[in-house]
Amino acid sequence: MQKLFQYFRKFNPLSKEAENAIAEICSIVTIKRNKDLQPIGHTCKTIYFINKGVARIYYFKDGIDITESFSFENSIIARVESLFTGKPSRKAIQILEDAEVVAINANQLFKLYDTFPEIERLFRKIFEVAYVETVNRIEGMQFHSAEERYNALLNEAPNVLMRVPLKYVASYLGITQVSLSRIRAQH
Amino acid sequence: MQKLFQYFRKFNPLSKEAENAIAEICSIVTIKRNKDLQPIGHTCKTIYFINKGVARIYYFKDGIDITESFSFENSIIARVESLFTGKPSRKAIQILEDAEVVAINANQLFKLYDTFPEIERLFRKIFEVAYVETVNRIEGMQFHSAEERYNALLNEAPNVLMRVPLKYVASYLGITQVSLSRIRAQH
DNA sequence: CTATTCTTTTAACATAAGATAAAAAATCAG
DNA sequence: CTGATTTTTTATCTTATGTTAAAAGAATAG
Repeated sequence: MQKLFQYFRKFNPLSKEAENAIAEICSIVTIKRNKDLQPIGHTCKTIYFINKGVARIYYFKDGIDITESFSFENSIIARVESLFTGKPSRKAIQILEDAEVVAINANQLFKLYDTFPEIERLFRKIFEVAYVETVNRIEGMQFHSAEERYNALLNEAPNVLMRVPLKYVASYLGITQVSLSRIRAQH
Repeated sequence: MQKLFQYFRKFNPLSKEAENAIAEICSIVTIKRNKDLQPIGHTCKTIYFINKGVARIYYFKDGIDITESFSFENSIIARVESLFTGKPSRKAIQILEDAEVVAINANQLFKLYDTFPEIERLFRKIFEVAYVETVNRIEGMQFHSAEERYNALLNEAPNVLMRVPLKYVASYLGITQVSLSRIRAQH
């Protein structure tokens, strides 16, 4: 839990009471590689913080496995298109390296917003930053060749290429695995 | 201003005091077609609500004009990657049809968050929905051909194709204008 | 350690989309 | 209304990426 509160502090420092209230609605989950933390079709009611390990959000399009995003230690992961709409998600969260995560009960968290405006503010800021990252990612996808997107990933998030199977990276970049391999071959 | 408050009500109904406080920090701006509402390089300190007209966010990549998004009546437009980070934006907001917009002073708005948690909640919800739309757009770009993306736009937002020059639509879809024209030719 | 399975690379061919140029059509200013 | 400008389409050629298949390499379970 300490890592989580440190992470929170970067966005909006909380009072002890608020921290305790959050601690009440959290649980620690350990989960093995290749397991789904949340399955496809389930409505997202949990926000996760990764203490240790790697995870990805993925879905199937025409039977093909597509990675939407990766998450590493000290970051939040949630299927927001379900969390914020209350609808079931067509996406799943899968663990790529044995993980320990903090599971935050979202419904109880949203109730805390009423008593602790500072908690609402904290999560507002967390998701504002995530929103900005997503907007920037659209820019990266709009007019870059596959090779440029690969090089950008190599520069901005080399940990992805070091810790994640390339077959998952390919769909994340919006290309086939064969294309990715070809790009890597020509340095 | 009435349209704005109606729009707000869909997200989070406000008290009369909160509405009045927001009205205080708003101004009405009318602006002509082809004008920039906000130029490139300026830090975003205003959130706009469109009463009438059409606008787009655009930027230049390697000298080429690229449209990030379109906005129509009864919606919010802001360059969030600047608004939420305080950094200058490499993007501009351009008016595509003579417009009337409500300009909300963002710094004053953020101050209102301290006295009116209901206002903070309102904008939290507004941007959560915008965040979800952006996540869904990534999905649309990840593994669809140009033709599929065109057809999706035709179904989901035909007003874009009806009211916006095609040269702007092409870059929005992540393709060249020539490609877009070719796709349209084959029905 | 070995066999099996999973992952990555390589090869050959097909195709969608880019680049450039020019024609046609539409829009706009005077 | 007319000429000038902007936007859209069409044509030709090139190239990047997809598709399929198979080989090579790495990881894993027993």
